[in-house]
Order: sequence, then structure tokens, then C-alpha cells
Amino acid sequence: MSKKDSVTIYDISKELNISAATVSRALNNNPKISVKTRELVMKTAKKLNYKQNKLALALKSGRTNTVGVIVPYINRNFFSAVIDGIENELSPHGYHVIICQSHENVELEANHVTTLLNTKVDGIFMSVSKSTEDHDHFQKVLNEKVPLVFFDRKKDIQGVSSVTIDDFKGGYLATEHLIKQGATRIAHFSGNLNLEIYRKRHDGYIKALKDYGLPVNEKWIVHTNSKIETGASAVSELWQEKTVPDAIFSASDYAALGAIQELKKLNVSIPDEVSIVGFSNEPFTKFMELPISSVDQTPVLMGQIAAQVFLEQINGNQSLSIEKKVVLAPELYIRKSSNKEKNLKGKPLASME
Amino acid sequence: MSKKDSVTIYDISKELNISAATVSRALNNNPKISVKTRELVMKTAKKLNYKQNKLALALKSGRTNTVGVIVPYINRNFFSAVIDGIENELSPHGYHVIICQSHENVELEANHVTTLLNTKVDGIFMSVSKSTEDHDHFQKVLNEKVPLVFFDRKKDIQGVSSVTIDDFKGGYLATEHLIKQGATRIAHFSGNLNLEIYRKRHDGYIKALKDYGLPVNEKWIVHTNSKIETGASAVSELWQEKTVPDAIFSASDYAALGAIQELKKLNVSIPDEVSIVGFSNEPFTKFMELPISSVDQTPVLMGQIAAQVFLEQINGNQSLSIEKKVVLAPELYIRKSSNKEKNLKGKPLASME
DNA sequence: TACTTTAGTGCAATCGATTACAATTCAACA
DNA sequence: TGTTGAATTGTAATCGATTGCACTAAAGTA
Repeated sequence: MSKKDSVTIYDISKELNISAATVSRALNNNPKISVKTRELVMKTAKKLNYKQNKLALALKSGRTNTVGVIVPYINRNFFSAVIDGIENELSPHGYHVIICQSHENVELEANHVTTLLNTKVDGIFMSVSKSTEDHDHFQKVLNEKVPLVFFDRKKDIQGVSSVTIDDFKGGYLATEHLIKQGATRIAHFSGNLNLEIYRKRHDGYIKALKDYGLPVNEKWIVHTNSKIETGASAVSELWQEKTVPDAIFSASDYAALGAIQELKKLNVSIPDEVSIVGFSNEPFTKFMELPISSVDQTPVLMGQIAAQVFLEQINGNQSLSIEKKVVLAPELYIRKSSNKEKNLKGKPLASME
Repeated sequence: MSKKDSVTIYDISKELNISAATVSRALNNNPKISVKTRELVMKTAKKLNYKQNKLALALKSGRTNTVGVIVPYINRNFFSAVIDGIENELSPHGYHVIICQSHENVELEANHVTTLLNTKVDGIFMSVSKSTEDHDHFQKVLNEKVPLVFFDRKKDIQGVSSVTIDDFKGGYLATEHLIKQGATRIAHFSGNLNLEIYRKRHDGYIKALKDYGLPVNEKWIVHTNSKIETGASAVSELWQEKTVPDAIFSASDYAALGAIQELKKLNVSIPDEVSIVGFSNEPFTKFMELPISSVDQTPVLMGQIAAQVFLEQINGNQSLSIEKKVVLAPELYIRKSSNKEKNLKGKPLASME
């Protein structure tokens, strides 16, 4: 009703007494149209303030130039940084990015997938929620032949590309760094081991210990989540024992922060008595008075790469379903919390190639 | 080409030997359709795995159930929190949210507006970029009769609703708090005074000083931006004078952090010699060893309210262009950096009604 | 029995742009 | 002058769903 005012190619065709087809071709620089007509059309289009209706185009072409991104929470540094990367990479190619939050809830996640498919997005990016076990909704995407790209948190599904970081290396790097700082009793604050990312960080930690001939002490592998409190309580429990760790590799920066706060209460000096490395390189880690060492996940790059993988898939031969698995190298940022030689400024000092 | 597989109402109509019109009506629970037919259609739709093509619907109805959000950077706590609020409020109503980044660039901003209009979004939310002086692209939105809602950073344009916080009150609250802590020489680190938000914070600061009979010292009003370094250098300059401030109200948390870092170098004790309050309540402020007092902008709420304003506008009488200006109350979080009685935990202790 | 309702469906236009195929124009050439 | 072919332009179908209007058949009324 209220949209009657928008100008269409028919308005232009009436104005010039030519057919809408000619107008369409002229606007699309079809070489079959004479220069004279083309210019006339262009001029008139400008005069009438014509804007191509992308909806009609999308219906006809089957491409919306829109992609969907599903993340647990957009309001989380890591995820918003990935979205940043995706948006910046895709925007110049004329794509719009629709964002959806799953709140770590499979059902919401599946709903979002459905509605995104109904709106005919050209691709879907997602980091699966923690509670996701079911693969039905992923299969739906594949059935519709819509490219699906996982980032960070993936599921192994045939035909689905993914971009992740090498969490194993991240865990290894962090642990190795602590060992090289002289630590021999390294505790690990782990996340939910059902999630691949946390399992791999854990495995990297174990591998480093073994490579350097250090024993694995199960008591020092504590399950925490990404909350400050869990890191603090983990420390207060560990420090009731006779033998205490001389380093902590935490799979979460928040748990690392909690650990630091608790250790200060216990008058344990950092990094001299205990060195600490976190994971994710959350912005706050470098702002602290005692800046926290952390493994960076290069989220912006991850988003960019994910976008590139999508573009390849879209532009490549549709028929063969490409399945690309990109694994990015994490970067360890060494800061005061684990650096006994106090001359470093938090630049990436190590990264395995 | 590859989309040949998707099921349409025509497939259902063929299957049942009825017309597509009947199928459409049945699916929409049109009472004119007999119960028998309706059930048959529903059953067949399910059997064939029919999904309504939102694109066709959008073209016909003129509504896409999609809104656009334009922010300077999505990867900024404040903005991603606002988007969180918008998404959570609108998602249950069936809306999708497209995000665009302006990178504080007017031209990019205007481009995004254009492409959003071309994709026929049902509404646009935006926080204008710093460099925006031009109002042409806003006018375009209004011409298309698409609801436009500004949040946080607004421009005064007739017919445009906005949701902001009372920056004046924020500045006043922060300054008043510092005064009540005993400060008499309060410096202000201001942002770009061309932006309304910074001007108002500044004005609130001035008003508080005057209300409490304190002199305004122009030398203590320093222009910084949201960078740590500018806060640090502001301090190092101010501290070269004979008389130094005994408190700082910074319009940016980052500048406040820089100030704190610099003051520590100068061995100035906080909050005893100098009290500090920042603005935005960035996550890091509460994680510091010396947690920083800050004015919270309630970004999630801001997003929710903005979404509600949009919904009212959409559902209300289209013909009269409602123009709603919502101003939210900021909340001062008092933390150690400005609290000389050391028994507070960072809960909102003050908020003007 | 003849006529009026009314419930239930179908026809065809519409939203705006694209495009295969047909039709027209016009210059070049025999 | 008639023919051919290239250059332009027009016609109409298509993408998928909705909806005003017309139509059929069954039920109700006189």
C-alpha cells in the first residue's frame, strides 16, 4: 500500500515508450542495446530515482546476496570479532550479513537454521552451541545445497567446511612456554571436555608435558568454565594441598583471571611463584596491571578466512561439494603473568608454523 | 538451476489436483477453505517438506521481516551489546537483523543505507558515525517511509525516533560523586565535542561543578579520544603544573585507564590522591586490580527499547509519523578507583531517577 | 419446482526484474 | 529493387505466493 511510490523499470519504460525488457537490458549494460537507448534509460533512471528491487531480483535469480551467521552470543568479544571479519570480507562483494544468537541452545539454533533457509540465504556460517548433539538441522542445510561453514566450534560432517584454530597447538604452546620458564608442576584449568576445542587444548597440554618428561598429575587438571569464580575456587582448592602447582595453563582467560585474584589473596607472587597463561586473548588481559599471557585465536582472521571459503564454494563448481578444513595457527602473547624476564611487551613471541 | 528441488505450492496443488490458490489459502488457515481440504493440504505439505518461500512473500507483501543495523564497529562491547538487545527483542517477532559497519565513515554509512533500502528492510537502526554531517541519506530512508531509529549517537531530524542515554546526567552523576568524595579540583577528559554525547557529558560536568560552587578550570578540560595513550599523555601534561587535579572524570574508560597507568608511574595513589571515574562501563573496568568506576550506558536495554520503538511504529498507524525520543537513565558504578570508603563491590550505587 | 443463498474453489492478475525467442528495422550487397 | 544478416527491440513466460472476482454446486426458501 505504502510502497506504491517506488519506481520500477515499468515506470521508466512508460516514460520512454519502450519495453521493460529493453530497460532491464540497458540498465544491465547488455551489449545488444544501442548506445543511444542505454544512455536515455540511464538518464531517465537517474531522473526518476530508480532503485533496483533486490527482492524481485532475488526471487528470479535464486540468490539473495545475504548470508546468515549463527553464534552463541554476539555480545562476546571472540564472536563479534569473527563477525567483524566475515562482514568486512563479504561486504565488498555485495553480501549482507544476518546475525542470529543461539544462546547455546540447540533448538534455537535449529530454528534459526530453518528461518535462514526460508529466507533463502546464500550461505550459513556457524559456531555450534555447546548443547548441540543432533545433526539434523545441518543436514537440512546440505539438502538445500546451501554452503555451510563452521568456525571455531565445529562438527565433523561430510560436505561441511570449517575454519578453526589449532587448539592442540595452542595448548602445547602455552604449556611449553611455561615449561621453558622453569615450571615443572603445571596445572590445567580445562573447559567442558565434550567440546572438541577444550579437549584439544587439554591434549596439547598433556603432549607438552610428556615431550618434556614431566609427569601428568590428574589432580591438577581441574574442570572450570569461563567464569572468574570457577578459576578462583579451583585455586583455593588446589592450594589446600601440600604440593602446589608452580604454573597454570587455563583454557579460559576468565578462569585465569579468577586464579590470579585468588592467588593474590593468598599472597602468592605472580609470575615468580606461579606463572599463568590463559586462552582467547580477551581484551582485558592486556589492560591489567599484571597483564595476562594468553593464546590468541585470531578471530578476525578466522572470520575472513571463513568468508573466503564461502566465496570459493559459491563461485566454484556447485556440483562438486567442496569440503575445506582450514586450521589457523594460534599465537601466544606472552605478558607479565608468565614472564620472569621482565622486558617483554606483549607482542606475539611465539607461534608454531 | 540448483534450486529446482525446492517444493512450492504448485507441487502441492498438482499432487492433490486442486488450484494453487486453494493451497495457499489452506496453508494460511483461511476460513473459506473446508476442513477436509485444509487437512489434506497440510498433510501433503508436510509430506513433501514444503517450506514457504519468504522471498516470494516479501515481493508480494512488501515486507521482508528484516531490519538493518548500522554501527561504527560491531566489534565493540557497547555496540554488540545494543545489537544483542535488538536481536533478542525482535527475533521472537520473526525479524532478522542485518548488521553493517560504517567504520566511522559517512560514505560507507550512506552506502549501507542505500543497499539496505534496496533490499527493502522493514526498518533501520543506527548509531551515526563521527564524521557524519550530511543528512541526505537519512532523508532517503524517510522518503521510502522506512522507520528509522537512532540509538546513542543521534541526529535531530524530524520524523526520526531515537533512544539515547542522558549523557548530561551521566556527566553530572560522575562529577557529583567525585565532589562528594571530597574532590575540589576535578579534571575532565572529554571526547570530540562535536558529538552530542560528549558535549552533554561535558555540560553535566560543568553543571555539577557550578551547583557545588566549584570553579571551572579550562586547563583541566582536556580533549582525549577513546585511546589509552591519550589518557596517559593528558595526565603527564597536567602533572607538570604546580597545581594538579585531585580527581578525573573521563568521558572514556580507555582514557581513564591510560590516566591510571600514568598516575601509577608517577606514584600517585588512587583513589586517595586522585579519584577517577570513566564512562561506558567497559567489561575490563571491573576486572582490574584497581576496578574503575564508570557510568553504565545500559546498552542491552537500549537495544531492546529501540526495537520496541520500531515495533510500535510498524504496528501503529503508518500514516502519522510517530517520532519518539526515549532517554534512558545512566547508572554510575562506583568502584575502587573513586571510592575512599573501601567497602563497596561495584554495584550500582547511584542513579538519578 | 424455481430461485436465492452460501460455502468452497478456480482463474488470473500482481509484486518487479530477467531472458529465451520472436519480430522488426535498416544498412549492405547482388 | 529484392535479399540477407546484423543490430535492436518487443512479447511473454518465469520466479512463488497472495487475493479480488467469478463460478459451481449444494442447501435453503417460497
